[in-house]
Amino acid sequence: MRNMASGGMRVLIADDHDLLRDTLQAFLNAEGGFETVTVASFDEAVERVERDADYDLVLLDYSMPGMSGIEGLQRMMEQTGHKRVAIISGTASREIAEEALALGAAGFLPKTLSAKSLINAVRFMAMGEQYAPLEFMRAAADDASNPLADKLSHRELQVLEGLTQGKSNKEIARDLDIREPTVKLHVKTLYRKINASNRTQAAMIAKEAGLF
Amino acid sequence: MRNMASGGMRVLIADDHDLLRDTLQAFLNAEGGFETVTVASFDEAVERVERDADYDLVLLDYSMPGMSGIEGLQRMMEQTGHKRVAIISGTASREIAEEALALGAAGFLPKTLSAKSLINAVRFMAMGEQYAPLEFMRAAADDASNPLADKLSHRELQVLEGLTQGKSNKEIARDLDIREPTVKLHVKTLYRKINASNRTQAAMIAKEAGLF
DNA sequence: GGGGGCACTATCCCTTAGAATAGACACCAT
DNA sequence: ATGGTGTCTATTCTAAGGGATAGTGCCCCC
Repeated sequence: MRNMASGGMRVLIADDHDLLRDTLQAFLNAEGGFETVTVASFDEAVERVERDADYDLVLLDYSMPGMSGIEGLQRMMEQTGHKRVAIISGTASREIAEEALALGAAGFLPKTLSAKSLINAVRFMAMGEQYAPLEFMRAAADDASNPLADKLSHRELQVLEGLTQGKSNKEIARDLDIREPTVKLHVKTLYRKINASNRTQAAMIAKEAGLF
Repeated sequence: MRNMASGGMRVLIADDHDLLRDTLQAFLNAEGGFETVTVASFDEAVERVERDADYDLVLLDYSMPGMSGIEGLQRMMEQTGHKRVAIISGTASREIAEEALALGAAGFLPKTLSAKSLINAVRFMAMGEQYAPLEFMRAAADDASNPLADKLSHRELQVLEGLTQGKSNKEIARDLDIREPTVKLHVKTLYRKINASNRTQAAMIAKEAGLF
């Protein structure tokens, strides 16, 4: 069990962004004591893994030549026989991260991570653990500032909340102490704003956006 | 930055379960190269932290004498001035874990973790990262086997899926190539089974159950 | 200081949803 | 073979949803 430090840990970095690839390599070599190999495309990564198979960790950029998202991750994981494969991305969403992790990826690294955290994460993953930045995973989960919420007025949000609870316009009107026709109007304008065509769709959209 | 290995990392373990506390200490000392101090209650933990303040990590059992759940976590975090505090628990739910992490806990360690993962996690947290076992966090999240789906017939499930998409009975009828009154019947019986009183509620219930 | 936008109220009119009920057919198991 | 279940069809009736349109008061910004 070679885990006391990172000596001898071999990491393959596959990213088409030269600057990021080089700085990442430099950091991992200097600060983390890793042996690193870098390539700039998915196909090169596959080649490298086929040639010398003893990598402790493979970092794949989510959007790079030859890498078709989650599918690329799966191909690499199959090709390397359950070797530790992690996704690194500057743009991918929380959903993609969760999908990757559910498929058994070693981890998900947003490019917003600090160098220090990144090294810690890489070492953590190289030791066989699964990593994801919790703030990132939580971020889109609760998501206080929904793009949706901004588009709606206070009243419309209240009405929308009623919709998500399966209430009738009459009930909503009673709860908010306004008349039912007013609720109807809010409902209608709210449909337009969030692009729904009936209350169920509106409720589902609100739900998907993580509202309420 | 003393992070190459775990040498000198000081960990305070607070758990009233003797066996677990001792084995944990032994593991962390032997395998992880940590200096550990152990106590058996929350109050003792507070005392220790006040006396010698230079712990890299404090592990608090979620249910131990003097520790009142999340509140205990908060008190310890205040008392130690943003020192790294993690929760360790054999029983706590995912919700509790999420709450602790949202409050800025260093991590959440279920007692089902392997010794190896536990050491990795402790080292990871001692370096300032936030840890939680992703499988554990996901476990209660998706909830693959829905009790809901079993209660409904195939047709009713198809109709329910239509509801979640905000479709009208007429649209659902067209999609399934049956008459609208039939759809209405399925809708109604489905309401009874899942305890909904209108289509929006039914859609929300299906959504919450993770269906579709 | 006068638009312009927003929240609210309102009415008309049509469509859709939902409850109640009832009958027919197929399948499976006791 | 009989009864239960699931599926489909159907009719009638009431309640609710949703579109269109119109008017009032408020506040903010130019």
